[in-house]
Amino acid sequence: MTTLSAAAGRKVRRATMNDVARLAGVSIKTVSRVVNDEAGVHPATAERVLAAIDQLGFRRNLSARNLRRGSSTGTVGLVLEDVGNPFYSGVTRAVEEVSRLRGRQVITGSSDEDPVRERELALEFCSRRVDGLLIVPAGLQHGYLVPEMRAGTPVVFLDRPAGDVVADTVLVDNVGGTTEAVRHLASFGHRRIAFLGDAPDIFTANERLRGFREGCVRAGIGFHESLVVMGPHDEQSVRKALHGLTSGADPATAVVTGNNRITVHAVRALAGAARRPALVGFDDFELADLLSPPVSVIAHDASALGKAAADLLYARLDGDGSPPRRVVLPVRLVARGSGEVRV
Amino acid sequence: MTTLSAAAGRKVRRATMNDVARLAGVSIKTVSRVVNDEAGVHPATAERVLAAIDQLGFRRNLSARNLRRGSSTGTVGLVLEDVGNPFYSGVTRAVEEVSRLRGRQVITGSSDEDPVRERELALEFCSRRVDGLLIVPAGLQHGYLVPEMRAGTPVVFLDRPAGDVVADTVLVDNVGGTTEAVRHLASFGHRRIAFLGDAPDIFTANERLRGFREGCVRAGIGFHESLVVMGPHDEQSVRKALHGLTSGADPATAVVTGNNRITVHAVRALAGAARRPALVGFDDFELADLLSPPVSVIAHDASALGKAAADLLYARLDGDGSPPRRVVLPVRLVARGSGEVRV
DNA sequence: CCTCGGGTTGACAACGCTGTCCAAGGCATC
DNA sequence: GATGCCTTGGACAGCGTTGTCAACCCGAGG
Repeated sequence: MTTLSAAAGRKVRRATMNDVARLAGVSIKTVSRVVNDEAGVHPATAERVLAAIDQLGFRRNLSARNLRRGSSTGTVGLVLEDVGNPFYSGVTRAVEEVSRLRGRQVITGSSDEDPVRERELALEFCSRRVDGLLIVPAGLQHGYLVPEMRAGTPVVFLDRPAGDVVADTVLVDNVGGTTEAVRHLASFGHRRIAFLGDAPDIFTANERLRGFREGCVRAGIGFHESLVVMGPHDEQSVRKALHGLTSGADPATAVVTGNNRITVHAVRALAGAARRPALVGFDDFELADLLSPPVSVIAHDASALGKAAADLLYARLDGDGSPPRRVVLPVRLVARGSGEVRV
Repeated sequence: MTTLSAAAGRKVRRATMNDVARLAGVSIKTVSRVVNDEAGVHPATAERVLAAIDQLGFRRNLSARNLRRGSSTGTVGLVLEDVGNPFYSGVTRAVEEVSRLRGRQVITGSSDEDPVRERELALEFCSRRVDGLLIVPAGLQHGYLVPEMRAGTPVVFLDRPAGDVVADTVLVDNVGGTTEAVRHLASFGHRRIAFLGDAPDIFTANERLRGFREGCVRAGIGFHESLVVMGPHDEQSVRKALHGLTSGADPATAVVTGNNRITVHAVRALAGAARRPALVGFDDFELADLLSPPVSVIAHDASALGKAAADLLYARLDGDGSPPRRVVLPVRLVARGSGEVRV
């Protein structure tokens, strides 16, 4: 058991190759050769150098190395909305996984949907000379990235497209998802279907609304503004909205919720209700199958999203110079019970 | 709308201060002054420099800056088990939050409980000269960190203590948690209480087992080896273990589960069962209140853990040289129903 | 006219490392 | 004994930046 209280936290100059060289009685270049496993060092010399390294606790300074070699910093930046959100932590994990195979480290930052913060993070990462950027856009203006992209830093947007630059983007099939949800509900006889979505200035929310409308039209049940409530949703407002939609003269008999937070709030709000509307939520979530009734969802895969984006980024780093791509990942309906209720 | 397909991904030399200086017709030092908002530059000159910066898309190279100034790299390293796990993503978020206020970036990596990987990550971070390290230990040997700590890199261990170095550590009250769980169940008349825990070589699993035993002894119901099943637990093995424990001649009437994964598996296994034992799980999880019955848990706060650890780390960076501290965060029983069942 | 001082600006070295190039010495060959 | 090759080691420059220090310009004051 080693005690290090005295040393820990104290600011001490770290040993450099120079220190090692002096101690081992060789030139700094020889130390460099040993550290980098280069050939041409006499075993006995190498031995001495290694001993000195050990004694001084030397560790090569990667910043200096990369600066000198003009090579990659071995890092990629990931800007997302909130690592604490299970969806994004799944994305993070996938990006980490791909990066590990490519020998790179991931620097993350949460923007909290704040475009200013997103920009700060992305530019900070650029100053650190990340090899590439993965961004879940918070805002709609990404002109600030133009110099970076022009300078050769590949950028891939995840989950939402960038506002005003054309770049690689990986999305999920938002429109197809809600269209399918409506088709599904309509197939059980529902004709009054409501939609609870996030604020329409968020890309995904808007797309899902579009898909909802499309689904209504295709199902021949018409699209009614009065059955749509968009906006930021806390538990209270979801409760109120649901109450309004499912009561009155011509109530909705089914509800589509626009993301996992809203779905969970809806489930809570409906927990005690006497008459429950059929429910299909966008985004899968853990334990959805254990609720009563189990919640049917439009599922998409955070890992797949992260992996696809990372793969795209690394392809660019490998020299892929083809035009920007837009990848749309499929979604699938997972029927668990809450959506399979006849009128 | 800007199209950048041609430039993106291509390896291009980034503009340096030298390039800016040449374009603006000033010396490199003047550029440096402008970039750093130093006083003493004529407004007209500054103007020219800024124009050149803009034209070239120059962005200061932080690696070079830090190298020259010998100052902090403005990064901290966070090694955890798996960012994808909601518990750790909560920790990550909290660390990010504290770091943001301190103007630092967070580099993360998942060890997947592999001591080798943990070591690789931690040492890689040290090579990058992170200002400090936060580690959820995967293994029991941390001697490899001694040179780093001696060199002045503060290290804080989270969730589990380090194996063989004395260093700052932030834990949750594992023993107190399971002791309380047993007391609670015993107060409802249970005398045959089972424990399903993770492999006992994991610190938290072992501590929780200790607390369980302690609780049994205090409650005067005795500790029975036969009511304990430890080991890595997938859904299948939890199902089997539960079946064995709750059937037979003298079945357990209550179960304590050792972590959130096991709890969830148990809930799934018991979903269809005719006779359900009372259940208290360690770790809170989302939607626990919406299951039927709602799951009672020993809750502790991932954010609090991350924040406490980060605060401790930053205190060290601020020069706190006091002896290593061990912080134990409290847990609390959240009674929701599954644990409040009489025999 | 010269000096002085403040406001601007630049030359240069150095941070820790690696690529290039050269030197010294040992050995075999002619 | 001279020559050339190979092995081993080192001197030096430079990556992009900033700290130090000195030079320069200009108007005010003597």
